[in-house]
Amino acid sequence: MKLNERHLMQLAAVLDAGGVSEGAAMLGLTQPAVSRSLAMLEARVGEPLFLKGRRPLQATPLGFQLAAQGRTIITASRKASDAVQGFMKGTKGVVRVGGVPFFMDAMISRMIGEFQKLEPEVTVQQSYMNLPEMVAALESNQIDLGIVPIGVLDLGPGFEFTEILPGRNVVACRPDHPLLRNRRLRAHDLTSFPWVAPLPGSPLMSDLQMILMSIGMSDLNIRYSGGSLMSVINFLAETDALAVLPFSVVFAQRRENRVTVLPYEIPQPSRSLGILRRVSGPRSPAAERFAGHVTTAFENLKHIIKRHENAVVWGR
Amino acid sequence: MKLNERHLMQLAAVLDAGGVSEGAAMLGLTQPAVSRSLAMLEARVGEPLFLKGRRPLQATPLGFQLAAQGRTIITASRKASDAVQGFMKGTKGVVRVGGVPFFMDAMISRMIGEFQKLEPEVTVQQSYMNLPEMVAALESNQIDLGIVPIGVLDLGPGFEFTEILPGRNVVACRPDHPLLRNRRLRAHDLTSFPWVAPLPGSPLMSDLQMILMSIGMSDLNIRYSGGSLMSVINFLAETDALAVLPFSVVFAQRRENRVTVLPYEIPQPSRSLGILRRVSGPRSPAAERFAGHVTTAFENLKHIIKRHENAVVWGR
DNA sequence: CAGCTTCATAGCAAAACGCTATACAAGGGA
DNA sequence: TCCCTTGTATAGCGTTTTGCTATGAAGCTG
Repeated sequence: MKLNERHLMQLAAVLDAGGVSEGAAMLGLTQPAVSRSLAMLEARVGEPLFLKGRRPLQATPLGFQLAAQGRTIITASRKASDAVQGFMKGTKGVVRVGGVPFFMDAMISRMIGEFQKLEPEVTVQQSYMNLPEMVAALESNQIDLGIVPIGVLDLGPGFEFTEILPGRNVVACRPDHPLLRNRRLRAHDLTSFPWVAPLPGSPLMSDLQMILMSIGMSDLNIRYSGGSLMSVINFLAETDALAVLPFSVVFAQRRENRVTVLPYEIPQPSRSLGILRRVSGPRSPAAERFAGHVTTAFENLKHIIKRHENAVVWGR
Repeated sequence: MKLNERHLMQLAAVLDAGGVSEGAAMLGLTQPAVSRSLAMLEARVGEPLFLKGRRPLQATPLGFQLAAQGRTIITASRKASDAVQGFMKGTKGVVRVGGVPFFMDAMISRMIGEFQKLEPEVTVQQSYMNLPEMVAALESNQIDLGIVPIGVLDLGPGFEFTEILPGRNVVACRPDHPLLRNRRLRAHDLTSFPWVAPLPGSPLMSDLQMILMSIGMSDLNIRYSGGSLMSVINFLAETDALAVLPFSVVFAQRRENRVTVLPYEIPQPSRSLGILRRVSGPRSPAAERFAGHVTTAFENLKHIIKRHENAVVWGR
């Protein structure tokens, strides 16, 4: 007993509107069309759906039951239309963001929060990944965009990269670290403290290598590794350990006052933080909108970050 | 942006089944038909619903969203079909029963309970009414059947009456009523006690008149009226008042031992309790089934009731 | 790269759907 | 009671949709 969904919808409309003509109008149809649909539905069901010979057209209990289903079909159909509308306007749907762990935790998660206030009907699915997996995830369409630091040279074909922040690493430590008392830091000052290693596979890992080399540390004095940003900060706050972090990450923690920056210039990677997207493939307007939000947010933040570094770290 | 509900269902089926061919089979269609529907839906939406060039056919987020709506449409459609099936088998739907208050409270409500155990998916809507309103309610199709005592002559055209119990009234009182100590009751014994009047409009009301006349009581010594069965029984149990009740009603209360029957023969009305239905009009199988249940229940109960009266009331 | 599987397209027939015009039936008022 | 208004059903017709079979194209797999 397969019923025609269209007929069920028309039944619901008729009962809700209180008449065939009204129901037809509600659906943008003419009265005869709906009348016939009802007759066909009734024939299919084999039971009367209306009490015959009654002017304000009264339905039988079965008629009401079927109308209830018709109503949910109408609702579902409307929701589907709304989903498409919302999708195209970018006000509905899902944005799947992958990103490097520290930066996602420090900056992007806050921006996702801001974005939610603007677009409450957009769901954001965050995931953590580094460049290789990110490329794979983008290609297999598992994420809409990635937040990652890359060098311009690394950009493969079919991908588009929007810079949001120049990469700038610093050495982070707790605010009452003994080294902060030194007027002028030398490379060998830094070698006598333990270091925190970032998550394996992270771009910070290679940065760290480079820095340790530049300060003449042959082998790593790694005392802690594998922690997420919150873990690393907790660790730093409790010990005299040092860590290589993007300055923006330290900047994002400025209010908590648990980590600060050692005024010591280190070699900088030739990478920029940015948004990685596929050129082709289906583009979600919600994702575009999110990317726009992140971009402008950093546009506004860029010079504040710069000023903060100059003032707080270098005392300029 | 009105989408075709059928297309949404097919999309859902395809995603759930994991392929166009499988989804088509699930709906009893061929693969090309579904393939075209998907193409049409995609064209209508204007956004890709699938990632092109991927063999295990992966959907975009928007595709998933629309499929979710398609799923609810499929479910609703299935529910509608089930409702029809259940309606025809009498295992689903609504039975609207109207009946005279005392009898509904004493007997029918219990049977509705039994019936629910047999047909848990049938909803019973009970309402209280006497003959005139019952006829109107049946004619305007507000109830499916009525439980009422009527004389054969009272049966109007277009109605059908199924007797379930011969009408038999008794005088009820509490078990330790002083009159029960009398060996042989006379009419004037009954006149010295107050009487309970049934609900106005009830057939019992005229029965009461008849009885009072037969025992030579010119004016009514009514001390209580208007209560439902539970109220009347509570009242009887607390006082020495007498009441005219159908024997079956007292019978139904035998376990509670709060009312009993005065062994005094009173004039009997020429009415029978039964089920009143319309001959024409839509008949709900669930209602038929319920009527059948009530009928057979009383068929089984009839002789028990008779035996009980003989044994307990008349000591035979 | 060959073969298998899976999806897309073509072409056609039947059914469904929509419309306008019109007939019919139920209530309401004179 | 009769007629008029209002609302529903039917007729007839053209267009669109939906289904099918046959066949082509594109990924995946060994």
